[in-house]
Amino acid sequence: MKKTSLNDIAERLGVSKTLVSLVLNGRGKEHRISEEVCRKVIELAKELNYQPNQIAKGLRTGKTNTIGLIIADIANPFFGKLGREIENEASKHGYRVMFCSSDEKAEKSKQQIGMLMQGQVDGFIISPPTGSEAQIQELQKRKIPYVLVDRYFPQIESSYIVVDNFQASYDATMHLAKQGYRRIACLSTQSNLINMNQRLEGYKSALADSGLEVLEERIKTVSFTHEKNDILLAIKQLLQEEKERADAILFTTSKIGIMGLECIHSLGVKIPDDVAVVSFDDPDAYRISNPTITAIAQPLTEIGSQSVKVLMELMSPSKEKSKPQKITLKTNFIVRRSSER
Amino acid sequence: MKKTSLNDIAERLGVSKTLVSLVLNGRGKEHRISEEVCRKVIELAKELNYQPNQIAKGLRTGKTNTIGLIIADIANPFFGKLGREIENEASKHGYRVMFCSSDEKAEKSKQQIGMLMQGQVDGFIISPPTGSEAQIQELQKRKIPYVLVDRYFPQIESSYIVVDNFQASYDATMHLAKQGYRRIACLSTQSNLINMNQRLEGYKSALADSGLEVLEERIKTVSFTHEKNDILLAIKQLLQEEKERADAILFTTSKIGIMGLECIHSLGVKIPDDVAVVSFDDPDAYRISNPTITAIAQPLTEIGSQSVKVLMELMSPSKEKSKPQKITLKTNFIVRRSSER
DNA sequence: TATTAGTGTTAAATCGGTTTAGCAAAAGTA
DNA sequence: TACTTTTGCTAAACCGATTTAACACTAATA
Repeated sequence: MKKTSLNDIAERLGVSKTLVSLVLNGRGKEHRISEEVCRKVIELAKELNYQPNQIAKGLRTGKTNTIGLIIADIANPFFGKLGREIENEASKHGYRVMFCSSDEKAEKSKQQIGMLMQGQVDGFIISPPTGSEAQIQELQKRKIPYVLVDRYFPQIESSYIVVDNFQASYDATMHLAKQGYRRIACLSTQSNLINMNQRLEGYKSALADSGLEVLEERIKTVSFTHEKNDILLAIKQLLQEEKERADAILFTTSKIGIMGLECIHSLGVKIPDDVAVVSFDDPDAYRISNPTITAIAQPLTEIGSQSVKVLMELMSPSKEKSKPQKITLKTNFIVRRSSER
Repeated sequence: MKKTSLNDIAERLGVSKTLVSLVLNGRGKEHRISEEVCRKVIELAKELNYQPNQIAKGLRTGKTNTIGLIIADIANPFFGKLGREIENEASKHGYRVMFCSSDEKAEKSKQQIGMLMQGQVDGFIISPPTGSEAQIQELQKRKIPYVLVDRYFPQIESSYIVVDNFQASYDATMHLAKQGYRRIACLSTQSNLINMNQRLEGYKSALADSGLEVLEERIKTVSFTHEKNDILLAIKQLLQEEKERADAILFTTSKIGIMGLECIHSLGVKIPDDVAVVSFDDPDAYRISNPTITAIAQPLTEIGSQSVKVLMELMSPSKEKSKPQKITLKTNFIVRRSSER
């Protein structure tokens, strides 16, 4: 039992496939196809359960109704939730989503973008890893629609949807300072991505504005692979130096935060008595942790829906020349027990 | 700057596109194309950065090198991690993954499968929701390759990869009984899916084998939408009846578990002193929870890789008649603090 | 010398749609 | 009656690859 094609319907009715195509695309009236023929075509199509072959359609029209999503890791709840929001919004526009996890590796994302560029997607939503500038510029050059999320490259004119990382980090650090913490540390990733830099800057700025010293030894970074040992080492260094012990830690991602919390627990250090904790992102884990963890929640629904909307505009043939849309959203600071004095 | 096509290369070299196609597919030797011409073609292809249009290729060959993944929710870490493993394994075979979140709704998965069946994917990996039997049978009838994961329908002959839910649940309940818990409750989903049924059966069986009574009022179910209020209510009922208070709870999914733990905390009930907890699945949250949560971890890497491997076999034209592969994997029981007396 | 075998290459069909350009018949107009 | 317009429909090109069938030409064999 083969799939029915346009031709099958055309032959069965003794009409041309042009006619069938027009009718089924609702362009029957416009092309003055008689009511009766229209009816017959539609009936038979329904009867044979005709489903147009999207590949054939795509080849002719150059549209696939698919968007490519390049993120660090779909298994990371932050990206998982973002992916879900993107899927939802895309679906509203009749689009499907193909996802690729780049593991923050530029070579991987390059290969993935290259693969999907071979006529498989109409546009991209990308969370670009360090060192992927050239790939983004290539998309730009080839006029392939794309939107960046979570981070962007200031030197490349792109549409992007991000959050105000500086402000979020500043506010979180200020919160800690106001709670009376004086030796506030920051645990972040070794990365020159703008979002991470801004988080670090916000932290430093808040310390300065609170009259607290910015000490390099209180700023630890771990690689993007997040080796647990690195994190354990960093936390030990922060917490076990007798006199200058950190009394609060700001984690700049939930992945670091979760591993960091594990380490803190394993060292037998008490939160918030021995050390307060605040973290970017708000995974489920932070709500069932004991104590609950103060979090900087990102508006994932809005990031997702906005990124799809902006991409849809870029892909619509009408406004080709519209300027890149640069959208910065606010985060939601949720105070919980981990930062209470 | 348009993309270069086979024809461009052919014209530039004054040869036929047949030749170019053969050479670039490595079938030059086989077709006795001269060394020199081969070299030229390959060189020019590289120079022009030729990337074959996968849509055109797909139309002709009927292969898309894409698999469709239908799961409940990519934002749920269980499915997120599974999705990631599937992506990894698929990539090894040169396949891409399109994902759809069905929210456990049969209509949604039907629409999604229908959509992807229109020539967009070569096969499916599906975690079928309640009531989706007809869709699966339709795939069967149309001879579209598919593999089920996490659950299956006993009455439909399919390949599937699942875990031994009965045993896992039995062992977990036995563990609680051996720790001395006597009033072990179970919080599950309202669902007739086989995996959930088996989890319930394992629980009951272990109670019986431990000489404990199976009380219907100790088995609570909540809808798949996981209304927080439902869970709170169920937990209250389990924990607040004075004399017959449950002293342990088995959660049958991590989603219920996480929400359940939130409720338990909010009620001020202490784990494991007031109530012990064991849960299916092992999200990050369980490791940073305080106390850490005893978990039934599923072998996601293996489920993912196996499902792709089985699907690859089904899609390979060679062995058409091979029997459905029914694979049941073992879970990994991880004892943590939440079930320690 | 005629036939066969081997070599290197290509024209054309094909996949299943969409789109362009246009045709024949009927109806309307001068 | 002759010309134009409208109506209703279709042939063929096209998208960009793969694949089939075959065509020249040379070399080898009978």
